[in-house]
Amino acid sequence: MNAPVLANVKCSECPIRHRAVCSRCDTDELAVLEQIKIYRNFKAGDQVFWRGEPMDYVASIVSGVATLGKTLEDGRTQMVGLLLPSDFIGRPGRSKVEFDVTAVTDVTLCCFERQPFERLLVATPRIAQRLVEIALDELDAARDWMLLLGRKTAREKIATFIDMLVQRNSVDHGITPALALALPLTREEIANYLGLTLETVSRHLSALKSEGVLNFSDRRNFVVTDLEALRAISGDESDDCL
Amino acid sequence: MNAPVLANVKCSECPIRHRAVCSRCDTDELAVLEQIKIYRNFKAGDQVFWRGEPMDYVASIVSGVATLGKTLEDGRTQMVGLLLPSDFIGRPGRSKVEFDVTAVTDVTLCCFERQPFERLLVATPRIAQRLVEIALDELDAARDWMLLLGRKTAREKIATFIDMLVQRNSVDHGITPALALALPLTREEIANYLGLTLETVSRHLSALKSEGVLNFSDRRNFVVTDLEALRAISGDESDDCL
DNA sequence: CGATACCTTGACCACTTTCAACGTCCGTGG
DNA sequence: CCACGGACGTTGAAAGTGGTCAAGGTATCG
Repeated sequence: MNAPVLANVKCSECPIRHRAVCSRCDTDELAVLEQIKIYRNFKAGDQVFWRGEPMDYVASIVSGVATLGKTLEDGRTQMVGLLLPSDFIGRPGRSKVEFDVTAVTDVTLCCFERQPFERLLVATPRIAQRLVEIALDELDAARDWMLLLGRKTAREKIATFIDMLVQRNSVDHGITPALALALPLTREEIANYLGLTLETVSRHLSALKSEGVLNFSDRRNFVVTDLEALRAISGDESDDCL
Repeated sequence: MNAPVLANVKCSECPIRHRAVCSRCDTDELAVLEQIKIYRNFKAGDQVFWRGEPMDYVASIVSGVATLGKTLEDGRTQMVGLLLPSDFIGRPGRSKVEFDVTAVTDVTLCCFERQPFERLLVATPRIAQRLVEIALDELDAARDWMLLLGRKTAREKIATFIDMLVQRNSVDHGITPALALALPLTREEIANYLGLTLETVSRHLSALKSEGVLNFSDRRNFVVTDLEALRAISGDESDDCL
């Protein structure tokens, strides 16, 4: 919470201007947000929120990657969300977080104090509407993940995970799927996301590598060498076409 | 979709009046809803929506139990939600469902056509606000379930499941936890909810019974005989007190 | 260059699944 | 009213997947 407060970028030049909670706002509405926003920076590994802690501000991720995690008494943890730029943290009407929010890489947040933000929600339907959309998107994602956690094998989980990274990368980089991925998560973090152990993750990644489905030397940088095979392995409906 | 259309109950006498999406409405707003709502009935086992199908209405559950389910190509299925009276089906701005909705018992729905309902949302902030709350509650529930699916053992899953039923029963019946539960799900449906097989569910229920934690003779009616033990087994934070 | 954190691989073990048989409940029809 | 059939549930034995424990390897940062 003692994260350094950076000079704000102007909303009109903000990299997430057209995707975040403010995406539907007109110039006037943006001016209001501009006045109450504060940038905060976190370093890789910093805790952004602690579970059960009062949450006095809400935020959008401007850059970096953060995770939502839940932990059992004995230390078993499960990641319940992966936050990427333009994702939103916090919910109106709730003062407490139900999970830990952790910065995986260095992270910049665009923060609004909770109460002024809630007042703004009432006055600015466009923000409220966008927030509903965001919540419903998260809900869909959570449910897909439930299917993965409950019913997929380790191999399928890992293939699905990589495929998901490819897909979201495509959104950023245009139509052609960018098959080179920079993956900021450790094996253990991947395991916590997939409901596996780090050893199992390592084993199956090695297997996929030796099968020629993907490649990596460095531990951060992956290249998908056979996207079709990857998708076949992931176990999702093959032709869920439109 | 060809469910019989029943005579509507008046909103003012509706059993879910104070919990559903309409709970914040005043008399005037209720009158508007009253005009566009239609009751539909489904029999146990009926499919309410099919995955991928256009969803031309949204609805609240008036009575009965329904499930949200996702299925992999090879037939593995995972339940991603359990819908009880006052729960809401559908989302504004989405025309397609991403999962199957199935009636587990006989179900009565209070339906609104999607487009008029969406117009109403814009005009009636109280409904929109309540809908955001509902979506965020579902999101929290989904994330708790992700922890369960990803990290809990079969035994813990089942204890958590029973405990959840006790808790939601208490909400209906007052402060004293009602320890007798009518459970309308088969072993297989429980298994699909918990990411297990029906045999594993059966085995662990038997184990809990022989340990004196719960009791059942009939397959529908459970009695929790040792709530404290049940909670200890469920693996959640023991004292997550305020 | 060394320390530390991260990753890989192997051997073994435990839990859940799978396969199978049998039992019980309940509705239907003889 | 009882007999049958089908759906649902229980229990056992065997198999398999992923977890655990352990050792050694590799990147990365001071």
